[in-house]
Amino acid sequence: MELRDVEVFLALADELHFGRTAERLHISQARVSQVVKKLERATGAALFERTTRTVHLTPIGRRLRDDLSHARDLFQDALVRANCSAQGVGGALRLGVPGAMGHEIRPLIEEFRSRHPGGEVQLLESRLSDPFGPLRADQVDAQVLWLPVQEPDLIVGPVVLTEGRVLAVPTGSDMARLDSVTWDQLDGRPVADIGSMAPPYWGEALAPRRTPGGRLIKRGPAACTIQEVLALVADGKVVSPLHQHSTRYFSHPDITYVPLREAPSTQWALVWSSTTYRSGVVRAFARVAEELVGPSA
Amino acid sequence: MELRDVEVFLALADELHFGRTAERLHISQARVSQVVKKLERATGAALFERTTRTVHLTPIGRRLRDDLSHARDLFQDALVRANCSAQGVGGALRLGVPGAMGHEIRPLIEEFRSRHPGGEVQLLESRLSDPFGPLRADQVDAQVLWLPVQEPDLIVGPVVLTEGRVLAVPTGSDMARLDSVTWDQLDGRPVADIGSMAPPYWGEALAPRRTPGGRLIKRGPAACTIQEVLALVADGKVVSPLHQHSTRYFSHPDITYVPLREAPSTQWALVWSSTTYRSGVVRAFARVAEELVGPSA
DNA sequence: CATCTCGATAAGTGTGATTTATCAATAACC
DNA sequence: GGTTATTGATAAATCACACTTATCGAGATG
Repeated sequence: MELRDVEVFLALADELHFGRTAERLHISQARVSQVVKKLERATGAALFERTTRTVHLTPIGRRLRDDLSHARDLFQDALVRANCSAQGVGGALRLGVPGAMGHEIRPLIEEFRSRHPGGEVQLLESRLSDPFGPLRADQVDAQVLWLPVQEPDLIVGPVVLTEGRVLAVPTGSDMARLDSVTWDQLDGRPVADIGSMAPPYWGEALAPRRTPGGRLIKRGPAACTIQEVLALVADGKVVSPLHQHSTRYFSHPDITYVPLREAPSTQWALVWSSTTYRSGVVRAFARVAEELVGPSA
Repeated sequence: MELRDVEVFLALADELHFGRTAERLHISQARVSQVVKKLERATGAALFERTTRTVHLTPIGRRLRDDLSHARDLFQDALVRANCSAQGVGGALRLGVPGAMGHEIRPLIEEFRSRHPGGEVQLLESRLSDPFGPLRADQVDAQVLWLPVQEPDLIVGPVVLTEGRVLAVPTGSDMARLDSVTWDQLDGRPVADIGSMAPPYWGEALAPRRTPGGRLIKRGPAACTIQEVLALVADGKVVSPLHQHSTRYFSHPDITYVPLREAPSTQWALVWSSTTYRSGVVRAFARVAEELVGPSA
């Protein structure tokens, strides 16, 4: 019996649905079925009662869930403690954050530090132009990114922040005087092009290719970081959709933020590589996030 | 990080020697090296300090060993508890024992039962003629056997009993009057042939092919169980080496037991299949044995 | 009765756990 | 000091088994 099997069991005990469990763990439904069967064979007891319509835990299953989740936590904590004790470069959790996100998730980092004495978090600013690169190059252990993220090699963990959207416009422009804007009001003005290292869907979650009405949204010059975006906006070269929190950290005489209607609020999630060697710390950090932000994954 | 890796780490933390650890776990030394490296990479800390001559734990490694062994125990206990709760056929640990061994290891079984409430042990008498068969046919979960056992598909666990040897002879014979015997004193008398399902080395641990002096020890008629052996002895057809404990359980007017000099004492060990689905309970039982009998593996 | 959802199962596949073979470093021995 | 034995590390080869795809049958729903 391996830990991977236990994770499947615990997830199923939580979801009580084979299909959703499979989705959550990024495995096939068949696998979930197989693992449960294996566990039931190993324990010699039925752990779930299942009909084609319902799944629920047996008393033995419930007990096993409690026992195993406890053991699993201890297990992870042990690895994290070792990790936190590690001195030097290897010690800290390297967390990639875009722009000012590091400040926003401070409570989370504080909580992590207090739960795991000695646990350090090293913040590394990431570029909008290459959101997945640092993860894949193992330059960071985890990365805060807006959703959706659909990459086979990346694991999307808990949401750490949900917030509204704004449009950054030059203070002098007509739009700066509006109470709120819609995509259609861009009216041909270009938005900053955040580059192309990531697949298109990701950038389009920030600025769609077309307005809800179907009109094309023009791309302007490229910008790799928020600072570069802001420089372009201040210069009057582009307007740019940004996130609520940016208004709190980047105030600039030549830039005005106008709330963006229509745009759904953005979910920022913790993302890591499925092949990371540091999954111990990463998962511990994720666990803190889940509990702090609530199970709004 | 999987449990298999943790087992390797814990074994190495115990042995402090890569080669012996590999031997103990029946894996290659290379694998031990790789797993340790992986763990050190995952935790970001050195866990062992090693020169070509010595291996010892770092402070972080020591802490990790304590934490992990605790977590691992909880983990196994969780599985065992579930197993013990399982009703019916699937519940009990099926333990194969030769002849009267079941009585001898009673303290062990009692201790197991008291540690794992609900934990049942079902004793199944095994035949001398086919010591490994029940394990391989999954008719028992574990089997008590004398050493050596060298089968690639079987795992040799802790020793549960060490005892002296005797020779069962017909009460009427000359030998019955001796205080002790040596192999050479057999003087051509045949010993019972315990059959051939197991490789020769195993039967020869009971009765070697030749005396220390080099004389051939003759095989008589076959006997599959201790009862059959005793019947042959009582009949005067053969003499037969047996173990000390047999004298306590099988008294027969026509049989006399004479201590056997020269023969090294026999170690009885717990053995199980490496592919068993029930390794949870089996290992829990083994753990109890280790602690009760002492680390005399 | 047709359709849909769900979990179980059989068969095939790919990855990563594990082995074999070899190396470099050190201790031990003469 | 040279030689041998023992140790852990590493690269390359392999093989088992974790996992997938495809399909089924049971039951619910309309």
